Amino acid sequence: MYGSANVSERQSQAPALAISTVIFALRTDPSSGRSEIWLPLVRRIRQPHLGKWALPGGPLGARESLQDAASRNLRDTTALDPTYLEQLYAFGGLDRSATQRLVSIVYWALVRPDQADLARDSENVRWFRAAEAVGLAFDHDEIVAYALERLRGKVTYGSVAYHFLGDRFTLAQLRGVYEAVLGKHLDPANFRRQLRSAQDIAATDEVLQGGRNRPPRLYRYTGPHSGAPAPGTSTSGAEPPTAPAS
Amino acid sequence: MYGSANVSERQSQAPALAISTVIFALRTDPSSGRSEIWLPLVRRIRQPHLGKWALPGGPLGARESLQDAASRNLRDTTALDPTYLEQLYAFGGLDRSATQRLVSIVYWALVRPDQADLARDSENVRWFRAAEAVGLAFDHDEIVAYALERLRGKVTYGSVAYHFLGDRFTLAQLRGVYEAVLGKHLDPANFRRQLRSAQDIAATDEVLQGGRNRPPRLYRYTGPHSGAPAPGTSTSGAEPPTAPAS
DNA sequence: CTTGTTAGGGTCAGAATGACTATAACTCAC
DNA sequence: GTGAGTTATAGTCATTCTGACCCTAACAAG
Repeated sequence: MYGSANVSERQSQAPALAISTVIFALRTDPSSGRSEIWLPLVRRIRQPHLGKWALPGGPLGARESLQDAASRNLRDTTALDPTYLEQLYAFGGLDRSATQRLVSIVYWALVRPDQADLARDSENVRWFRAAEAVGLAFDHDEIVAYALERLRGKVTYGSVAYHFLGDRFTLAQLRGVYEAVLGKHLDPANFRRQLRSAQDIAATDEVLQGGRNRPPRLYRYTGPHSGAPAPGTSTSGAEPPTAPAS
Repeated sequence: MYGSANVSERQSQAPALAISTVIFALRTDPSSGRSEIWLPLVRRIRQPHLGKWALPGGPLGARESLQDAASRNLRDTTALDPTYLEQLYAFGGLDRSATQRLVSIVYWALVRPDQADLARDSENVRWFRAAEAVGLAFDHDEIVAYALERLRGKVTYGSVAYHFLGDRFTLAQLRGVYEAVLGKHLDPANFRRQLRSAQDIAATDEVLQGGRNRPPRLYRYTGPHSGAPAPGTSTSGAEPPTAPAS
């Protein structure tokens, strides 16, 4: 039933199960002032792929849910709490690791820029521009590319962009997120019009002082905050995914 | 954090890994003529949940990819090949199974109605209306509900409905799929207009004879056929997911 | 007070959408 | 064979959404 393959060669043990996490944060380029997507990677300190950069991850603890394990990845590498955490995909190809059969359940997370600035680089943890994160260990190049694709999808459908920002933000900052994620320029006026009709965003009565131009109004996100779209199983907040697209 | 349960009893071994598959097929109600979504379930022949109905599934073979394992589930329970197969979600809650820690990577599949009619029920395999598939073993109720939600999402975004049908189909049949999945009536004229501007559907020069009304034209699906949106890893056809919304 | 720059309001044409009407082409009852 | 019933298919019309564009408001810097 398992085909003609000779099974005795490989370890016929159960495949190893690991949790990895793609952590996206926003950073502002000091020179251009544009927002960019960054992510932290950890250096491999053992074989295989020793010395290469890889997504933070590790085995699944016997007493933690998948999401808790991803959360722990996030804390361990960046000392941050996620503002957004969602399952990305389960990767289980036969040739992912040369040494053993490995199935990785990958999560992706968003953190706020103010938090990301706190998380300093260390010897074995470094932040990379998402576009420049290539040559990673295992199949992590593909995983990052897929996570970016999912991020673009979620942003265009319009639910997660807020989670990159603090609790008060200007529309220009929010537009910067969209432009960084989608990689294209957006018309400020049309962008404003669309977001005025959006559900989970509300204008405050404050403005941002201190800039050199007209002070922009500050807005607030009113939707589900640590939103993690996941079917019921998990112990933490279970909330049906806001479906359409994907 | 883990509640009042006595945890020391649990096996602290690595979690068991299983693959399950939600298989959707279309059936036409003989009386009303309307299309409905059905799925096959298998009866549990061992503890836990002995005697209850459950999603087809089983352990992951050491030498098969995740997708291959899901394909095998499909063949074993229905003797069918999938026209569409995609990963749904990885479920890993702590309390999914009373006897052991169990992580299930769930796939969902679409099969054609002509094929589904061939797959007869047996003692331990029975087809259920999707809406009536409740009271299942484990957390499979939630999994089915989530799969239906994903199905609705994919249909509205408009890529998978064809996979329910044969290689030639009328627009009325296709509309029946949409109506069965979305659970609402669609205007035939507007539906036609939208699909004429759709990419991967083309009119043939044939019409369907034998009905009692004006013979409808037959259409053909020209897009990616055994489409399985999955990031690069898998050994089989890797094709980027058509993003938005998932 | 002038200039440069961004915030924020508006207009206008084209595209997409939903509700609806009209005609075509077939079967069936009689 | 003729009319009734039913579905296929085309078209119309008002509303909404979208992208491109313009204009004024409000600030800082010189």
